Amino acid sequence: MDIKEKVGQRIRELRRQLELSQEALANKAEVDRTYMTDVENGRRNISIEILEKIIAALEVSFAEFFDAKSFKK
Amino acid sequence: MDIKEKVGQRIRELRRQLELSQEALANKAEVDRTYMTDVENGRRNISIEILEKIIAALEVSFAEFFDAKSFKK
DNA sequence: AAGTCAACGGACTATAAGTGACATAGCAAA
DNA sequence: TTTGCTATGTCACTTATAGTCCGTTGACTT
Repeated sequence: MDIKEKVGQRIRELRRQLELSQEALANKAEVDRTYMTDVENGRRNISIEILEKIIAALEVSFAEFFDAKSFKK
Repeated sequence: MDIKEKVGQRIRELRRQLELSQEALANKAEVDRTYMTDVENGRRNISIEILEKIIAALEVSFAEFFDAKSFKK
């Protein structure tokens, strides 16, 4: 699984924990709904600034976001 | 400090631990030498795939890269 | 002097960001 | 059944910018 897919899955995981729809999270992060779909499905090579907005909307830190099994060696 | 600067500083910190020049790290990560300068100085909104290459060249995982004080809440 | 390293600039190409239109599926009334 | 609402997915496209490649400069070292 490539990094885009790993990031997408982690976003989906955390979004579901918050019980938000893609659209609700997209609005919170100030990105387009269809863009959020693409990101979750690993189709976007997201930049660090956009990722920052999404991570903030997920209410975690970068450290917490990447503190998941798939991001460890 | 914005996220681009934090990433740049973390890259610089880890690069120095490996005692690599910017150019040596750039070559190892297969990115442009001038791009590496910009990234370290917080002037580039880096994509996740390029960041992945740099992190790999730094011989750490994503989790380790972001396990630093500046990336925690 | 000659080499190494980091920073910076301009011009260029590749690709990410952002959006609109439409499709699909589930689910709940009427 | 059909109507309507919610949620998600996909395609095609333009605009903005990520990333490369050429070069120069200044500080420091041998």
